Amino acid sequence: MALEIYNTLTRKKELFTPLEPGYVGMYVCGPTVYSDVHLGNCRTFISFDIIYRYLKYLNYKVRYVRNITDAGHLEGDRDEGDDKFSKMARAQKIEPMEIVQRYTLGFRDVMQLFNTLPPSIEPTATGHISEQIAMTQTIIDNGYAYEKNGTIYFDVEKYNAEKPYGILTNRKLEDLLEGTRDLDGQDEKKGRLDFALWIKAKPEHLMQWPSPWGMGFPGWHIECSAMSSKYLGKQFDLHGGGMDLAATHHTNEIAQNEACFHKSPAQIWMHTNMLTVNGTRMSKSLGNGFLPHELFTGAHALLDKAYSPMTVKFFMLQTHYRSTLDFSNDALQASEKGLKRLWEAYENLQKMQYTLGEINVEIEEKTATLIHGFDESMDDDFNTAKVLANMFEIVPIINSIKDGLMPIGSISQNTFALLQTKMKSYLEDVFGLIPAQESNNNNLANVMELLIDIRKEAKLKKDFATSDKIRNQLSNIGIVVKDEKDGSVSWNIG
RNA sequence: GGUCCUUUAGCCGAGUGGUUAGGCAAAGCUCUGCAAAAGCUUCUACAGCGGUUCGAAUCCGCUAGGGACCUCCA
Repeated sequence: MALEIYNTLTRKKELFTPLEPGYVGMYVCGPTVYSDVHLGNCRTFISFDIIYRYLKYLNYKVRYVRNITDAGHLEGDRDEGDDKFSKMARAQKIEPMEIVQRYTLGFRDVMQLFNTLPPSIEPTATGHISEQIAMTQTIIDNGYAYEKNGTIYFDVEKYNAEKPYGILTNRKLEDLLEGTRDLDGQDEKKGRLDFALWIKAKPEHLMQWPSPWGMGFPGWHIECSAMSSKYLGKQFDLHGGGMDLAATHHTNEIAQNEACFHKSPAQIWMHTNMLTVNGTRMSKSLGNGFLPHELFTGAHALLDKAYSPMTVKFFMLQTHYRSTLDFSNDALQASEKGLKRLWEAYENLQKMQYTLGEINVEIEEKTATLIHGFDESMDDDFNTAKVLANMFEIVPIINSIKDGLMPIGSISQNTFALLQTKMKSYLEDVFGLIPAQESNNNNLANVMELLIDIRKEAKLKKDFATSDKIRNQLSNIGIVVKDEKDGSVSWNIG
């Protein structure tokens, strides 16, 4: 089987064939750094991180570009709108770039907590002003944009006469025109759907740059066109982002690229679905967002307790990226327990030594099929949920071997070796899961060894009062002691 | 109003027309000094109505919920 990816453009799964064999160019619309990223934002970037990792796992050489939007795009479509960064800066009396810096670093910290890989290139809008101006100029030269009082608008109706503007989300121009609401400050534009490529700045705007049309700043959509074409070429393989970007931002990106280069930028458009809370989309404007740190500390009205970044990531992996995912305390709780069970089995698996035995054909075949299902599921539009389901079916096999209920030789040496390597590849390399915070403190390990030793002596003397006291009190402070079937004692935090 | 998506057991959620997805919770049993963990077993659902088909959760139509986009938002 080969990788198939759902393409928003064609509304079906397509066989993935890179433009250059062996190489993949992938662009993902990154965050706007004027406030903290919330969990919904994180979901998208975590999803694309898994996709990036899986492409690497398939031995593609991937250039992954994810931008940082740090130059003001307008609030709403109002020409009078304020640059978001300038607005914030005035309120807090600090430089716009201070805000950008703070939230950029915050974003990277959060992404690191989720153990996502940094993109190959993380370009900023403010770092590519000249590219955006050049692209705007070409679009004007090609006749698809016009100037009005220092602002450049893209002429959607003219473009649509030649190419279908609403192609990405399957909409007709007439329908789009009908749906447009009346907003203030529309008079400058020729068409109601026209959007700004470059916006004239007022003197008080803090972020503005010189251009052939006077001082101004770029429209929101042009940055992604400029940066994707610069780093990935006029045509590349994958373009991704949240589903909310498809109708406007990505639609405009396609129009800009077509108007500039006469080419549609990406072969495949991928869109991740929204994270919801009580069935409603988590969004900045609704103010129902969870911030990552609220989750990690449990400081949120809807949460009973804190959840680790890996629990949250695992929770996301149990759903397909194109499905909405509803966020709730119960669901997180279930994920936390599930991940713990899976991870313990995984760690035990890695410690096992194989010895030959009589192969149980049924178990052998089942195990092999489940392992091969990992790749098959991921090849089917990155079905991480199915991979995890397969893993959970393998867990009882691993645990039975560990507890001596089944000889390790019940499965063949090849299958066992494959199991060890595939579980590692998937859990650590593709999913990027890392063990729960392990204590680096040697003292703790030494103290635990001592306590376990004392407890063992107590048990030998049938002094269960003492042995239970040790176990119970450790449990109270969050350390779980387990008597294993082979007589050994294990412990872990949480 | 327009364009779409969605509705799966107590909860969360996969799902290629014909075979028990999976997780969590719950119940029973086994193991254990007692626990915990683990193993085994049980709980077999697809909004409603109609149609296509030998056969539909899966395809088609209608109805009813829910949601997204059409305005900044991953």
